[in-house]
Amino acid sequence: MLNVSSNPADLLPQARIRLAALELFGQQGFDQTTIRQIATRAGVSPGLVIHHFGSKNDLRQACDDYAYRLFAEERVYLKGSGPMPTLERFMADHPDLQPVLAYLVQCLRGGGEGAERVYRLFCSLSDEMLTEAEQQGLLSLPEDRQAAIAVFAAWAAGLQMLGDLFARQLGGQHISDPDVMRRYAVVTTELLSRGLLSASFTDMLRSVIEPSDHKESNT
Amino acid sequence: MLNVSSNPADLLPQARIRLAALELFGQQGFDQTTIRQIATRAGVSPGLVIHHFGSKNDLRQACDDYAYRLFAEERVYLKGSGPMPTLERFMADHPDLQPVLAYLVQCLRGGGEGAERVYRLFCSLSDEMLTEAEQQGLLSLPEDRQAAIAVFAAWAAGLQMLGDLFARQLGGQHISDPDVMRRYAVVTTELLSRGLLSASFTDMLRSVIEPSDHKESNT
DNA sequence: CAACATGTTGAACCTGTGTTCAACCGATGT
DNA sequence: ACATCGGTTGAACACAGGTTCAACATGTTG
Repeated sequence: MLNVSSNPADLLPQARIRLAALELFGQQGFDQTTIRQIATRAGVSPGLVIHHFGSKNDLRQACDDYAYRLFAEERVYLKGSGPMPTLERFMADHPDLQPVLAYLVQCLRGGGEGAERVYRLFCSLSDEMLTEAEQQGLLSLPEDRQAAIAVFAAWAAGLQMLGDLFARQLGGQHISDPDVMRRYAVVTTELLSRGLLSASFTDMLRSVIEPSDHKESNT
Repeated sequence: MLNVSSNPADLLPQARIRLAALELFGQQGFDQTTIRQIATRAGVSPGLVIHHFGSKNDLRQACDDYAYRLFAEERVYLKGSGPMPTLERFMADHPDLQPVLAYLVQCLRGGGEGAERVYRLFCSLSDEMLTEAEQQGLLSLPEDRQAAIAVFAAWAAGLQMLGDLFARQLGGQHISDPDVMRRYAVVTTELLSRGLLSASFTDMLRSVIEPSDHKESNT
């Protein structure tokens, strides 16, 4: 079990800097965060930040690697964390990972290569979760598995990116608010069990989309 | 019908500046875009940008208002644009609005007040679309309508924010790629018609979520 | 104790960028 | 022809923030 947040004062300066950067990048984004802010938060001088990490961009890279590895390695905990192992439920069980998730979400926001990596991670996590659930007969995925997984990952990622906006729309403060989570769970369960579309409308859509020549290619 | 992109050279400098800013902000984000870039693109000097708009932030505000109004007023076109009037299909019919959508998506990425406004817009558009479809018997929303709409809006917004990442995961370049759109449409239709979860699993989830005391409050 | 390596500081430097401003241009009115 | 005035320019200014570097502290070795 990796240790994210024992008393920062006990950590070596280098680790304190990385932690401070991770938190600030996650809260404010990369551009809005200055090296001086990071240094202050880590109780250290600006020069030391550069001395240890080379540049602000290299520091970002270090945070990327750290957050990515940390989150990816915790994937084992995804299994067996409650009935429907959604990201939200997982986070409820691991509040200490919250800054890491916030950081990854900021990566998604930022776009570019960092975002791609994180989205891929979300896809692979969704894949594992859904595959296991399917093997247990809890659900059955559409024929185009890859697309289905990409959609699920996008839904999860999007919800995290919207973050508080979504919660506020439901009268809460944060996604983790019990009331928000409950309403979200209820609606999602309903949509994904009985469906949403009427039978006739479904037929009409199918004919329009021309689901003929199926071909799954690529990676 | 509002005119976004007739030949920019014909527009007044003030309009050219606003357009250039909208496009650049939409492509690169607010922070990465410099006033000089905007000025160059608009074929104008940096000073004039400030002279007309006061400051970079005020220029952003002007773009916000412009994009928001433009997109909100086009909502009439949402109705009657194909069978399932999703945002993707709407954009396919209105390619000239693409920079505006890109700008709004960047607002979402940026967070804060601008993002809230845009997400609210997405919610109200989803509301209109779903309500109309429901009245026509094409679908039936969950009991907690507000939550369902918030979820749909979040899905749509999230997909736009992920943007090319999602498309690339499906071997395409952009969401508007016909192949990507088709696979997305097929999977979504399947998920939202026959559902995903098994009956027994659904029952189990329902009992866990304790869907007892329903109470819709707020707004 | 001297010599040295390592970690650390904080003032100074430099670039990029938002903003200011005095001058310029061209049309219009007198 | 001259004055006026809004639109326009681009050089100059101010400042924020990433980065450099000479100095300092501390511990370690010969």
